[in-house]
Amino acid sequence: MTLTRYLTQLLKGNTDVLILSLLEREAMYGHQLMDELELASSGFFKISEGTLYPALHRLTRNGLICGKWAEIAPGKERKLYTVTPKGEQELAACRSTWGDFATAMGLVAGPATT
Amino acid sequence: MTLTRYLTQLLKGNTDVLILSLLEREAMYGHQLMDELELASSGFFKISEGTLYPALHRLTRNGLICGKWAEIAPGKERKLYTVTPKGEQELAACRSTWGDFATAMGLVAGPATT
DNA sequence: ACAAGGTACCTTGCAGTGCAAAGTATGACG
DNA sequence: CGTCATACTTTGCACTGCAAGGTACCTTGT
Repeated sequence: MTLTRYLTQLLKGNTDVLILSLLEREAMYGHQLMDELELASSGFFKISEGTLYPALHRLTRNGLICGKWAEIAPGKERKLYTVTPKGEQELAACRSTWGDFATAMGLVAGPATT
Repeated sequence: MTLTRYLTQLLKGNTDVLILSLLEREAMYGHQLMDELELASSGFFKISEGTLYPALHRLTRNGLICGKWAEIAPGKERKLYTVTPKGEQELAACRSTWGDFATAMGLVAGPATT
């Protein structure tokens, strides 16, 4: 179906924003992010590992997040990611852009003009 | 800046929806679409030829639109595109998907205002 | 102790898309 | 005739999501 493709394309670029938004609430590790994203979106967003990990590395490379190994429980090591100040700025800018974009989409594609 | 990149990524996939929406209102040719899109979005959307024409060909190949040469004025030949029934269905489905997507985005990344 | 399964992290190769840039053709204007 | 704007097309690159494959560790059952 072409619809799944549309959804895939919609997700492009927004993956970073979604990850940043979740990490802004609380530091998390990889798999936890996958679960929380699905939870927070009422099951709408389901990203795979092949999407998540490259995204985390990309965000790290760009200095928007920071990952550090931590012992979250005795004998349990997880790579916890946190948002950097630069990441917060970027997120704020993206939120603004998203708003403008959604508005413009509404203008052009939104109402079935009668 | 990374913001322009975000915008580019946001546009991905939505190009088709925007084109379909405009053609639903009225049959148009290539450059006209570029101008009308910018107009309808209050100057927000500005797509280039390298984006538009491949998109038109893609939509044609998928049977969502149909392009025919027509003489819009004496000695002026333009390739006019119209939306097919299949295109209308697709557009309706995409509008619905877009709504769900925007809602989910609001759930995860939305509550900035507090 | 050993096998089996789940969790967690990482990487590779492919497919789809926007865009800059270059190419071709035609009409308008001085 | 030369120059410019309009209109259509194509190529090559950059970026991203994802399926699939790989490694390591811990837990559970026998």
